[in-house]
Amino acid sequence: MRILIVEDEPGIFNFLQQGLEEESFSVDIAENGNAGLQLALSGDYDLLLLDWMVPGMSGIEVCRQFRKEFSDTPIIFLTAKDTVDETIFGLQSGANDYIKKPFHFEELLERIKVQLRPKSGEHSLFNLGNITLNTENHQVLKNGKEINLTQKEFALLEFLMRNKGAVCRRTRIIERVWDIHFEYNTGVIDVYINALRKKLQLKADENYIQTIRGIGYMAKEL
Amino acid sequence: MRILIVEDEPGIFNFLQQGLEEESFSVDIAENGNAGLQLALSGDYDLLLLDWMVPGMSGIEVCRQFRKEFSDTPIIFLTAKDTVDETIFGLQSGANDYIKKPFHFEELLERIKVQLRPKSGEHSLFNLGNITLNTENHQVLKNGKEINLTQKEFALLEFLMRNKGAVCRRTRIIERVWDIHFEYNTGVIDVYINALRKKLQLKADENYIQTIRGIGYMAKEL
DNA sequence: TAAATATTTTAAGTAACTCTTAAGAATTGG
DNA sequence: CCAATTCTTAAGAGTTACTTAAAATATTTA
Repeated sequence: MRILIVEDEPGIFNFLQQGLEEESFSVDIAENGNAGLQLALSGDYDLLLLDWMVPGMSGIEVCRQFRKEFSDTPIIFLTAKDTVDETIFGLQSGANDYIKKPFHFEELLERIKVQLRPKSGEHSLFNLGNITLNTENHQVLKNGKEINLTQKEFALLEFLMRNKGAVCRRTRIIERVWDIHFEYNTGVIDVYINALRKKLQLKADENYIQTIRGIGYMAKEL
Repeated sequence: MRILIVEDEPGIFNFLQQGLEEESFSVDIAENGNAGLQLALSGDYDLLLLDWMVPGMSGIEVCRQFRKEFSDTPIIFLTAKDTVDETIFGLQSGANDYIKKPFHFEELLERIKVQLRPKSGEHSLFNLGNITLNTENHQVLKNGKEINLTQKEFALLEFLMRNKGAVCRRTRIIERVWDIHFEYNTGVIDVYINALRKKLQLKADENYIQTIRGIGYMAKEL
């Protein structure tokens, strides 16, 4: 994955370059707006990190021009400005996200991953003990034998397996799997967890879907 | 971290409360502006979530009044209104950020963390001797082996470890972990300290949780 | 289109676990 | 040694999750 950083402060872009390269991204730097746009228009990049204020053409202008040619490449603004109208202005000019300076690198990384996720296809195969989940063809196997899951069951299992080893909080599950953003007072999750465990025939010694009482659930290798 | 939500729709505040509590925030609700302001002025909160439109005093008014007394506590508006001038109006009345309804819980969470970050240092990993506590996925390890704690046990250990090396007074513990703000006269803390020591299998030479007689407890490296 | 089938959600009883209380035992400090 | 404090245990209350069945939706088939 290739990332273009348009930023004039060496302190910042060196820091970013090093960090992103350690995450095995390929990083290029442009130190002013014009150079940035030119590089960006080469179409070689999967994501743009634009500083709001760079010498020459401003980050916003780079964003606008670039969007005329490439409508899909995600753009994230780095900005010291934090008033809402400027942010909205930025997003209206075609950015996908913005992050205020000073920021934590971890957060930036997270946002970059969010932007790249849909395009990169990611992995389509996930494993959990003797269970395999294939998002490509929507198949779940246990010990090589196909398990027939409904859509919601599959979506829930996929979410858990994508986050293997991490606690999946109920709120997050209801948002990501059910797309419900308010009004959560239902036991659907419990019912579906139950269905999954049953269909996967998890025995006492195959506790791959653990309950974290009061919090949520976790897919975990044993 | 304590958060006050001023919001009148149960669907929304229940959802928020649950989600934030899963993220180990301590949450209080006020269902109208006046009650909200009164609670807010107690100074017990680290962050305010204000609905733009609530019965009684409006969110904006709450914000204004509150700012007179507390200039540092971050305020985030929840609002259905999305026109820029109204937003600016909100920010001028002293808010730090705003988020449009309907929003994704994770975005709100992210914004809350951004606001709290400068103050909270924002660590999710804590160490104490051979014990590691991870607030992110609610896990405690001792020598790499998972220790299964209940919510309260976890909350207590987290509080002690966040304050490693400092004496935690019983009254403070009962306030922060149990959320009891009036006179306490109970032995819960003792019971839970006992449970922790037992579950963590602290041996004679692993006195990581020390008793400060007459005062409280202290997590301490040896 | 209607009937049949499958999926999703709700609801309610039950089971399992967590929290709190209380009381006696043990320990500490004066 | 005595009084105060803390430790330990166990039991009842309270909460959360599990399970099942039935109702509501959606999808497929005739």
